[in-house]
Amino acid sequence: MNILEKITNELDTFSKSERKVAEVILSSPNTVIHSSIAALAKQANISEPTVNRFCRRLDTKGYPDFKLHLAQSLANGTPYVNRHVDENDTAEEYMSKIFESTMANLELARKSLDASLINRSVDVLTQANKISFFGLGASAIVARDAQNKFFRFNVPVICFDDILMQRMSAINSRQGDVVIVISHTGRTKSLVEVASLAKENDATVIGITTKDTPLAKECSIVLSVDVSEDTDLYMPMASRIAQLALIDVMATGFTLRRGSKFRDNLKKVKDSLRSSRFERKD
Amino acid sequence: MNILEKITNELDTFSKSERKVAEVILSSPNTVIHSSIAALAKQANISEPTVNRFCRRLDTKGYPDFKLHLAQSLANGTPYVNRHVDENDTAEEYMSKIFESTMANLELARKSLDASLINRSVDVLTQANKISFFGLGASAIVARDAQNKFFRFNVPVICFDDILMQRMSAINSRQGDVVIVISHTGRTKSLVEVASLAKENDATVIGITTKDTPLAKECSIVLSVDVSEDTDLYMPMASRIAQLALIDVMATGFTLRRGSKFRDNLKKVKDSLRSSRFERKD
DNA sequence: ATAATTATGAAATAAAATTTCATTTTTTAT
DNA sequence: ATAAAAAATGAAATTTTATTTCATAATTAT
Repeated sequence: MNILEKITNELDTFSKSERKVAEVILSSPNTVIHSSIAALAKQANISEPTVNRFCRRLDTKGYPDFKLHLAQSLANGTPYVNRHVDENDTAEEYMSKIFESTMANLELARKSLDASLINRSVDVLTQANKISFFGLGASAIVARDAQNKFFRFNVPVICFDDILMQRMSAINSRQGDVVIVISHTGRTKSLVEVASLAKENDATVIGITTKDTPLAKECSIVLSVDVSEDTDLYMPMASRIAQLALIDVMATGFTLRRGSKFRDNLKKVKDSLRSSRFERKD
Repeated sequence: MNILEKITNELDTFSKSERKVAEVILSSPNTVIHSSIAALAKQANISEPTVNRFCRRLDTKGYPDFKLHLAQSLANGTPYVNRHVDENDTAEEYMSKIFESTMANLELARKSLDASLINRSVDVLTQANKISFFGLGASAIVARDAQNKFFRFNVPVICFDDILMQRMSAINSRQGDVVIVISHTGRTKSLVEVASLAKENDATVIGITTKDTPLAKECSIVLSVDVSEDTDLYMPMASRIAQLALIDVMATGFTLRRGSKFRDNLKKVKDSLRSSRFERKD
């Protein structure tokens, strides 16, 4: 727990002198992290051993250790939390809130992902004869993005955001094909059917979805991406960004597996775009 | 700047002994913040004064101050900024690095964005007769995502990722129309032309791009999104995610401006999807 | 090769934190 | 209310930690 919060919480368990220290710390923590124990004692009008005892009470090794904890608490005012947008927020405020909760959700997503399953997915992808990405709505965008990335690797990759095309494609899949189905809810009927059809036809089905959903049940590998519900404005927000980050991870894993020569090739693909751009002056 | 990053950056300006210290710190920063100067010196096989000089070189007051900075760098939520993926990374490692640098770049992007310009953009959008989103490559995905969002608002919104359609659409634009052009580099020739055409035809042109680029020059409002270059694997990664977050911000601003009745409507749009989904059991 | 510069560590010094212990304050039991 | 016990506090001593000084070693330039 954040040590500043801890101080606030335990404020009433402190003795009179300890409270004085606590108040000084809470009122200007940024000064305190640059103060010696003597300076802080003087500031709070108490003795140095009292400061030391105060630090130990908070389960730190001593004053220097306490300052370390304090410094970490201050590193990010309050680190990325899901703050909700409010009717009367200024542009500055809602902008900050959205960026922060996006970051908080990426952190959540990272923690929920299983690296060994990513590793297996990358294995499967590098062996694939054909890779298909399917998604609908906001996840269709993720599928397109994945296609854009894997296309650069010069592997056969397709992407459909049309239910019928997805079905036809799934039915035509065979052993050695990899189908990646993307859906945050994991409850979109037609996508679940597509996953099921692909599986029946011996494709390896990788699901980028939430665990324990109907879609997850149809997948050979489930990459479950947890994000807090996108409730704010009834629009997918954090979920698709976490999915995109996961696509980046898989694309990166793919290139690492393929080795350095392969990566030189990627540079060539990028360079091929040069003529379509204005030159940089610097 | 994050002190770990700083150490990495200045690694080649260090002397032999300083580099030894740097390596020990980089390899286990979490141990170092709990070590005395003597312990660290011993660990790195150099003398204490060398450690002290090393700290000063990095613009800290001395060893304790250095540890404070280090502690802040390691604080929960402050990711190692842009750690680069390494050939021999495990899945766990490259996954963490990618998520962390994505978060770091979102933070960068947030800092670079000007809330007052976002406010003006939202103003313009709420007044628009027609909204068009144009992007190519990875930015085409962002444009599609924007369309998906604004479509829910029941405003006339279009999106093209085809050069010719973009041109035709730009030429047909008129006063009251808003054209949003998306390009990280801001140097894609055809998009710059599209922006220019739209502007000539009295549309308000909002650019989601990097400042001081050819594209930025053609825009009425430039929302400049700074992210560190996507160099790792020659693929757009952080840039498109920052752009998507910006789209979220604008969509949110839009709904806030429209008031609460409007938001009830959004819920209806979302509910309309229910029949296409499997019910949740809980 | 030699002088000049820079880097380095041993030892001395200074600073900071912690411990010890006597004193004061508060609490509790009567 | 009062005395005994317990807890809190700070002065001073001690210990730990960091910094400075200065002599020597390594590197670079001439």
